[in-house]
Amino acid sequence: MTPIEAIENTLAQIDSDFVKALAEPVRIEILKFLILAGPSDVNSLADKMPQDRSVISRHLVIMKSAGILSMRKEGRHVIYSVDGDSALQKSEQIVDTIKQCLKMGCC
Amino acid sequence: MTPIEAIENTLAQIDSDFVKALAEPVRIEILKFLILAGPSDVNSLADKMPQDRSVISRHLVIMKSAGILSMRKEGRHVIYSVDGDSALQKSEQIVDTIKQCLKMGCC
DNA sequence: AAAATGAGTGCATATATACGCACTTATGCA
DNA sequence: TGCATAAGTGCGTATATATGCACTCATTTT
Repeated sequence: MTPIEAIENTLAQIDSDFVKALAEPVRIEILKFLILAGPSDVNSLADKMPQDRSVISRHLVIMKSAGILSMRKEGRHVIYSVDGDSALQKSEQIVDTIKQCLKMGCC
Repeated sequence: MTPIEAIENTLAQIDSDFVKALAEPVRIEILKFLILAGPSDVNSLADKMPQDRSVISRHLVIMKSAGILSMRKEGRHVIYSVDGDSALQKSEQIVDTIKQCLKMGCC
């Protein structure tokens, strides 16, 4: 493996969907309410925020795809919760990536 | 401190500029070249990428503000390098934040 | 001093993403 | 079966960000 391949493989480990999901204030707000209230359906979350329910719904999908939330259906309700294990694992992956880069002697 | 204040303070520790800086493919490319080549001036970086030098220059400013890069001037050259310590500290901060949230018993 | 080079800014444009309304679909209940 | 409620989609609009060109400013070189 060439050095450039090594760097590429290492940096590719940074989960783009994960950092993008965290880079949006409204999604951090959603995270706040979910931590406070525990598992919640879409309407309860939307009621606490100025945005339309459809907007919140889309943010929730993004956060689930990013591995920050998990989702389950209960009748006609859809319950979202923080996926702590996954979020922790993904954030630790970023730390590991940076450590690997440092070991490669860039700075 | 109320629970909501505790959560707010904790989540506020997520460095928004840092995650935003990582959430852009071109900036990850810049990171790759800086790790490979070591400290580099703006033109050497721009020569390796399809974007205009002005675009690269702006990305570099964003990454410096985010605490990913450091910068020094040498004559008319401006040299950017990866600020490994800062980047590591900021990514570890995210891990800590998530751990704190989990301790608060949300999930 | 004049020319050349490196970096950054102003500004117009392209693209991506957030947003809200109206509508559809699915489920539960009277 | 008819109606209400929950969630998500389609689509047009608003806002944010990335992009490139032309230009300026600073520094070096001849």
